[in-house]
Amino acid sequence: MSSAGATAPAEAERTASLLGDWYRRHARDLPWRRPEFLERYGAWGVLVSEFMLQQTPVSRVIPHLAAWLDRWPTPDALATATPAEVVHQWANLGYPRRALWLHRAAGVIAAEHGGTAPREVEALLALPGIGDYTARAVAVFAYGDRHPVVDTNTRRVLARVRHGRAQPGPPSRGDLEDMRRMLPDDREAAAVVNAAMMELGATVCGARSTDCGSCPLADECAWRGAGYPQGEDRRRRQARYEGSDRQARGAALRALRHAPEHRLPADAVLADWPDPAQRDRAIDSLIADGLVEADDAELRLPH
DNA sequence: TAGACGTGGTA
DNA sequence: TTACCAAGTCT
Repeated sequence: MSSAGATAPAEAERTASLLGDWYRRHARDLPWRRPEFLERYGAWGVLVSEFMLQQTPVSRVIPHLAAWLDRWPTPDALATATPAEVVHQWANLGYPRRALWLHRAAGVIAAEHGGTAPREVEALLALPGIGDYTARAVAVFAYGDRHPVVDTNTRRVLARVRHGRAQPGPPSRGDLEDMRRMLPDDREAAAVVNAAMMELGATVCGARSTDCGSCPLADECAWRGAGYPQGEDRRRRQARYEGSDRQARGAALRALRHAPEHRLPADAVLADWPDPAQRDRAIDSLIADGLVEADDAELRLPH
């Protein structure tokens, strides 16, 4: 479908072969890549892993993913949980709105998709918390379909190999087209190319260090060929965390996760926070996001 | 489109 | 110690 009848150029087939050989030899043994994981949890397992991997390092996801799928092995199972249980189980993975989105996505899958994660990219995009990356990752890694999958690792490898730049520019639709041109015709080979580009960016062609001696694309890398020009770094800076509203939100939610019955007197949450206006702002925004409920003079995780 | 949104490891 | 970075998404 996404191939639109196009035949991949010989160049793409050759690069795919290099990437495939390298990937089969050097890919990390990650849980969601194991056949028994796919057999046991299917597309749901892939979907949950991709939610957790959004901006959270692999090493931190692995134990949480196992615990999560042990507790809720299917969308139907998760759909019966309360938001409080979900936010508590999410623990310290960060960006807890993802837990709520995953819970809501499970509800939609249970109600509208017969309890099975959808296969079509459009249907996946319609689920809460699923965007361009996650939708294609599920379609490709769970169902084996032929689509370009573009994450931050892939964008960095494309910037270097194809455009001769040290860092990618702002995300754009062009990224998807760049990656589409890398895909061989064969679906399984195309999935491997997607995975291999991500893996290269994660282990060889990093943001802070590179190991070009280990890279299967070194001979065709435009950045290497040009002598590693630094160019202009247009990456957006991450806002300071210390003293931020985010830090206040994190502290408030952590207190509620650890509290008995996940509830506390309202004036006990962030009681010693140095900036009272910031404290109010943080709690109000948590309520607006559905991560916290105000109940009389108490704050609690939502039921 | 730029900024908000957690948390902890690494240099 | 500070700053960067991590399989993004939403508004």
